[in-house]
Amino acid sequence: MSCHASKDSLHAVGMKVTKAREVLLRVLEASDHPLTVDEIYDRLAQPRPGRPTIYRNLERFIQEGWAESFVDKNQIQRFLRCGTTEHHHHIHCEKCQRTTELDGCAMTKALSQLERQCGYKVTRHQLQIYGLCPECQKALALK
Amino acid sequence: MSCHASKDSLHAVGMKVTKAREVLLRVLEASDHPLTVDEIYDRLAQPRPGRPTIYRNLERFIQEGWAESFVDKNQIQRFLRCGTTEHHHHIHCEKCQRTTELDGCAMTKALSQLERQCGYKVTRHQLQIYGLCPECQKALALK
DNA sequence: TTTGTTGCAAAGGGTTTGCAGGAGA
DNA sequence: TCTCCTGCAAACCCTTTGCAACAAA
Repeated sequence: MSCHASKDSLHAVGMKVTKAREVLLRVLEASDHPLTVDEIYDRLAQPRPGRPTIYRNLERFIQEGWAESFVDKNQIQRFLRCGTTEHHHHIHCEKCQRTTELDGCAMTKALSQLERQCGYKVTRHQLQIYGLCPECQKALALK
Repeated sequence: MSCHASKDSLHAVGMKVTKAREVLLRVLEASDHPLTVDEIYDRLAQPRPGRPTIYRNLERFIQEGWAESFVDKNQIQRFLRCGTTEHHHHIHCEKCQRTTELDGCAMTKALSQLERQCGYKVTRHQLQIYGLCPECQKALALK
């Protein structure tokens, strides 16, 4: 999402176009892996928005489907920009931390089978996938 | 896991059999849904272990594969007893909160297909499934 | 001008730590 | 006896809140 596009998106949902929102979207955009609030804060040039502003806006972004958050293994919340507001998942490289957005959802079939097996009606699900990205696999193979 | 079995399990991994551990396992066992530390605390008869002891032991239980934790939508950590140390998932009822342990993993196929598509080598994954349990579906249908 | 946003400081609240006393093996 | 565990209190630290000043529309 370019700078211009971010303005349009903000307008489209009735959010005012502010400096804080533009730089926040840009920082999320520029990272290839999910960031903590501290990491976001450190990447913002001064004068930068305060932490409360960062939290408040990230929450808005998530509501709009522009970003997602999850809690990492150190119990810290991490935020990442989504390229689509459709339902999808991500895969995280455990070595270089890179995160790749996956097209669509690979679980549709498995879940409808599950419904028949356990009797529940599935309404939603969350999936975190971890692995090794192609580059890190190559790097390991060369050793 | 009966009281006796819990003693055996504790012994087997070199953990001392203490009152705190026995009652903690019993409380987790008795609940049909994941509990917060506060909920666990409230269910313990006095004299009860302090919160630090609860946290410390839950962590040990998770290390041993006897329990799992996840962060709920209010950002609070919840703990649940696992009936197996094998890889598996749970489904949570969004209405009555009941949690059911699922046998095995429904995603094996989907993940190996995913590997071919995105080039990552999948090493592990987490899956939270939410839905309506059979009873809650019936209750809703009657309205 | 009207409404939504930000900044600051402070509070909130779940979780962890340090250490001395106590219970298990 | 020796080691591990628990209790207590305090510290930690991420996150939220309140409110006045400010910027966008």
